[in-house]
Amino acid sequence: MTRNGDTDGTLHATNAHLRGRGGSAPWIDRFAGLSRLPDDIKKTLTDSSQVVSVPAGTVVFGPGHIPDNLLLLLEGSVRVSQTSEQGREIVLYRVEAGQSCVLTTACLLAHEAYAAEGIAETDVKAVAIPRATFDDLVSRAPLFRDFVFTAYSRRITDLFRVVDEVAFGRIDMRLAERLLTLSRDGDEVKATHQQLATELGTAREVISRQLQEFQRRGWIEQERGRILLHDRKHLTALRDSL
Amino acid sequence: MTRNGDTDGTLHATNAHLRGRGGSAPWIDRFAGLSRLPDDIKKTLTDSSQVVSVPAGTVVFGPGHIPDNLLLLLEGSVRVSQTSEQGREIVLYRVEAGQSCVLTTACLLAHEAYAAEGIAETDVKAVAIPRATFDDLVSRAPLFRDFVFTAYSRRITDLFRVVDEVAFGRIDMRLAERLLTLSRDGDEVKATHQQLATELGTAREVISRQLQEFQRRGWIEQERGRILLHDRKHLTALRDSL
DNA sequence: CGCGGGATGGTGACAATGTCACCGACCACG
DNA sequence: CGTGGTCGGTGACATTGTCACCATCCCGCG
Repeated sequence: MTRNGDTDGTLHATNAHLRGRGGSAPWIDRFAGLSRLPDDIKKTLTDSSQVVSVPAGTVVFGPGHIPDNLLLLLEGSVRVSQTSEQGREIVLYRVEAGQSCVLTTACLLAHEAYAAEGIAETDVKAVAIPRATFDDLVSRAPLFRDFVFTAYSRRITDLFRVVDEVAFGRIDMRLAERLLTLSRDGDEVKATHQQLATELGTAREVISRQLQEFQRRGWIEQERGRILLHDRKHLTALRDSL
Repeated sequence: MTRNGDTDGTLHATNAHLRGRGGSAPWIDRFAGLSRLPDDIKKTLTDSSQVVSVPAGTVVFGPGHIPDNLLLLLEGSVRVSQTSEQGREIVLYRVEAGQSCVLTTACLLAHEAYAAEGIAETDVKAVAIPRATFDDLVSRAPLFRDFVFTAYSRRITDLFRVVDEVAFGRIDMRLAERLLTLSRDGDEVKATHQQLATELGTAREVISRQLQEFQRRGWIEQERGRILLHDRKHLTALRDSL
């Protein structure tokens, strides 16, 4: 189940170089919903939050690991996935730079055990807002409130999409979609068949067969732990086919 | 796709008999998270909300039908489901009496088109809180805020469960579970095979075969549009089997 | 260097579920 | 009574998931 070498999950505070550079913190402007906050709110936000660095592989939140901060991602991405009782896993969504990890909030506020866990996929730099500050800001700043609710809304929309795809989607279309998404940079996807299976909540064998079919058609080329996309056009067409 | 006779979805205000009965409205105490609100907050809540009645079949929210109230259900239930592009449908969860329909809030605040829609399954009586009041209360009352976030959290948990079941669950276990849930009162489930298929996001034929198997084992008895549970013990055992 | 041992991927047989086409029984309504 | 629409049953087939097993590759270690 490819659980890569976890650190202990501790957040390392490295706020020194990004805080108190005169005026409001520069990171605020990286969040669309926050840049128009009134200055005093920005100050509260800046003063009582910390910029933290999290190494790749860290469990940001999960069963038995309840965080006490709201995280706003500055760099990197957090993969949120769920593991069934039988040990099978599916990726629900990713939190990217510029987004907030509101599920930690829900976790926080609901005192409920979530089945989902969030893992830093890359080294992550994020702003950590303590619960008290979060509460204060939600109360005082309507714009901050909007920011939070919008973030929630986005996640719920994501979950709707996942339900729809898992319940009604065809595996070849879903795989094509995921390959295209994961190869954002070049035409390369660095992932094992097992990892792709986890992305889609299916079995490795299914992925292997689909990839072979794609290769047979000349759309991709496979290496160990690596896939090269040779024909994004056809993959895109498949993804978008009814 | 069994869309039963919709009214036009208008909310009929029938607040007269449940409002202003001296002191705070009696309905507040039906909501665990609200009963301990300070009196002035309760007053705001009571004064600026309406008790509405919604006939069964009404589309409470959905694509192209964005509500401007947060609904707190007093009686009845709202079924929230999603329809795929190809017209297949799956039930995501239900909002029951004593719960709030927070998705309308997300809808409200996110200005985003949700794929999901909520339909009154029975005649529904609910408290409608206008957006402005909602905003005001979230800002002023920490307990109200908790109430809202807890409600969100519950829905997200529900969605996690749905994803898990759809992705990894076996259809016979899911069907047994649903039959037991839907027969809360007696040992009867009033539903067609098609409706049960929609509950689980699968095809009617699959349900028909499973029900036949259940019947063959003597666990249930079938009539047109109606299923009698004769052996809850075995159904429960199946539901809970690994 | 050679030798495990784990990770990765390939394969065939089979099971479970979904899709399609079609049919007959039932029911509401004129 | 008809008759049209809903409901449920059925067989053939496609897709996806499960299981068992194997070959190859990679990497660390004696």
